[in-house]
Amino acid sequence: MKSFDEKIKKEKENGFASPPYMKSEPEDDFYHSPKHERSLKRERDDDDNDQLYQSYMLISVVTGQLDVLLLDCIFVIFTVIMEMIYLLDSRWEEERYTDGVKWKFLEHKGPVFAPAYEPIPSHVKFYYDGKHMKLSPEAEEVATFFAKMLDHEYTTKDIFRKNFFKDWRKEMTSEERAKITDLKKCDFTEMSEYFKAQSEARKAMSKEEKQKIKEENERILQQYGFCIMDNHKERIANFRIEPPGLFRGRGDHPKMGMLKRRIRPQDIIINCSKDSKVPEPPPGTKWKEVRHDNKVTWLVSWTENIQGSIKYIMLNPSSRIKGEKDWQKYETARRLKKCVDRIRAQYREDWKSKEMRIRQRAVALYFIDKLALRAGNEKEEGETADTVGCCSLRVEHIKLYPENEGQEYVVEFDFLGKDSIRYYNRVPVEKRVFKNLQLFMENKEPDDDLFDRLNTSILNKHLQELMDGLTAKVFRTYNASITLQQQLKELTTAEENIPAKILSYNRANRAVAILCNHQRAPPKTFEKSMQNLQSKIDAKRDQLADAKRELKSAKADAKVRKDEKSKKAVESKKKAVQRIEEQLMKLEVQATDREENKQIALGTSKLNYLDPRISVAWCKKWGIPVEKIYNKTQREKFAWAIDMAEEDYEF
DNA sequence: CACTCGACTTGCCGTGAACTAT
DNA sequence: ATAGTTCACGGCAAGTCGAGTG
Repeated sequence: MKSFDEKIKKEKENGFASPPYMKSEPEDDFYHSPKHERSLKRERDDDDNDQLYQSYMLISVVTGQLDVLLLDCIFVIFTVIMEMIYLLDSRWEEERYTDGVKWKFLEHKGPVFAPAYEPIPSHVKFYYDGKHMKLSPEAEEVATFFAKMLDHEYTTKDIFRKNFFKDWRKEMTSEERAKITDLKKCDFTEMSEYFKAQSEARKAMSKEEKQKIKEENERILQQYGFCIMDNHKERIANFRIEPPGLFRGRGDHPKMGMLKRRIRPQDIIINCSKDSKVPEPPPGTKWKEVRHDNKVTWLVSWTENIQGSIKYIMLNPSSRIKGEKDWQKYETARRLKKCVDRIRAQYREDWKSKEMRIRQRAVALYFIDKLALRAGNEKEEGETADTVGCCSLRVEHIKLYPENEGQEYVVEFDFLGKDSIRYYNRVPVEKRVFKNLQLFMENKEPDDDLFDRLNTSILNKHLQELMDGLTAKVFRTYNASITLQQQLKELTTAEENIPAKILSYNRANRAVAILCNHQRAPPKTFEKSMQNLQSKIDAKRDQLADAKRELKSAKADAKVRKDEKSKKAVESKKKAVQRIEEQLMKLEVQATDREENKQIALGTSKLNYLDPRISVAWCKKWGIPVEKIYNKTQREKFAWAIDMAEEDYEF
């Protein structure tokens, strides 16, 4: 008899047992469409069957010697009973999709903890003020965190050093604390060298050793990397607890260098269902708490000590629960598409309002819509880097030019956004917007809020009234997806070959990334790899010239000789030229693509903003294999879309 | 309302595995 | 087979947004 695990494995191979989001047709409201009801019913049946299957297995264990025919009879009777129970239990579906219930059954093995600290060998010494000093294990561990970062520029920054030293001293014994009073007198170089040597050694490991580590990782993955949620075996995203270390934050972070504490079992909250096998804490330890909250999706949580925020272990994007949410996000954006004209007309009207708060709201919304700015929640000063979004823009972040380079009413934006990425843009705006901005800035200091009568909560409440489920970030999703669709339409030409079409796709993707300001640091090896590519192109050009010469002489030869053999030679030379031309074009396309991509990150928009059905439909329409657009993980994440979208899908 | 907290999405980057050229 | 290069993947910080509280 098949085990439950085997059944799950098979199910994974065959894809999901018809989750509700599979196989849609473009209906306005798929959630409540008859088709959806049908697929829900289908899934319900599958679930019930799974439950039946487990009961069936149980019985078969108890009555192992009974013959199969009898068991089949029991199975049939069970099916009938379950069907009746299902008919009576009309709340089943409601509970799953409303009231915030996220699952009915959840079982997992808990987190994998960071490996314990391994003291460094005694010959690796730490010096204070030139003298060797043996540190206590606690102080030593924190010292190694610093030693490992010695090559980074930020260990020279005052804030980093100050924060680190303060937290380090907390870990010291009182004797150490009395002695070590100045970070400048600390010499970590031997430690640093030791870790460099260690990482070299790791690289130089033999194949067998590497293989062994790989197998061990795979074993841990198999044991801890999956959970069972409502009869589906699902991949967990981050089942490993973050190891201790020094916090580095992004940009100019006031907390950089602080010690990120080691997480212990007594810090961990486990979430699972009551009827599941509760994960065991490591021997001799206890969990902080075990709870059974099916209104949330996380399996494990703990409080992190830098910001005091909660961290979670959740499921992989390929899971039902994430996929469904993702799909829902794009459906909301599609609903916005239907009423965006009305909303735009509305905010343009609101620019004229006599109420300041309404005009501010309308101008902010215009920026969010036109420039794809983020909402911009207020942040606690001194707790994080100073970054802003739309609602938290300050006067110092924009400049107004009544005229600039031949354009009227130009606004210049210059601020640090999420992750301290700079947003710089000059845009001409409507005269009314411009006049309003002038008013908003009147009698204000540079560090005053531009929209002093507005915050994200007010804005989102307003948006909620305009459309159910509408928030500021829906505009980003909507504008990103609609831009991709429109760009794909514009850039793709039927005659092009596949590499050229993919270049078009990347260009459309790039337009979105630029809109959303998704930047990246140019890769460290960019210049070199560009040169390499260029020399390949040059070599290919030479090769082409040679091939053409050969073709020419072959033709001349054929003219003189007029025999079969020389004709054939001409043909084969022609083919060679063609092949080389194609290769050359492919390389050139690659070079263009890479150059244009130097400072732009495509990944974020692809993963978070572009309705995958647009891409899938485009692939189907032009006969491009989806693998050219989405890699394996991406295909897993977007399984729902790949299954759903036909070539005529419209966002 | 303002403020905080909790849950969840979004975002950039470094590492190491996989691939390619030599 | 090895070295160099590319790319996928995971890590984890930093956002968004809604709910609860006083």
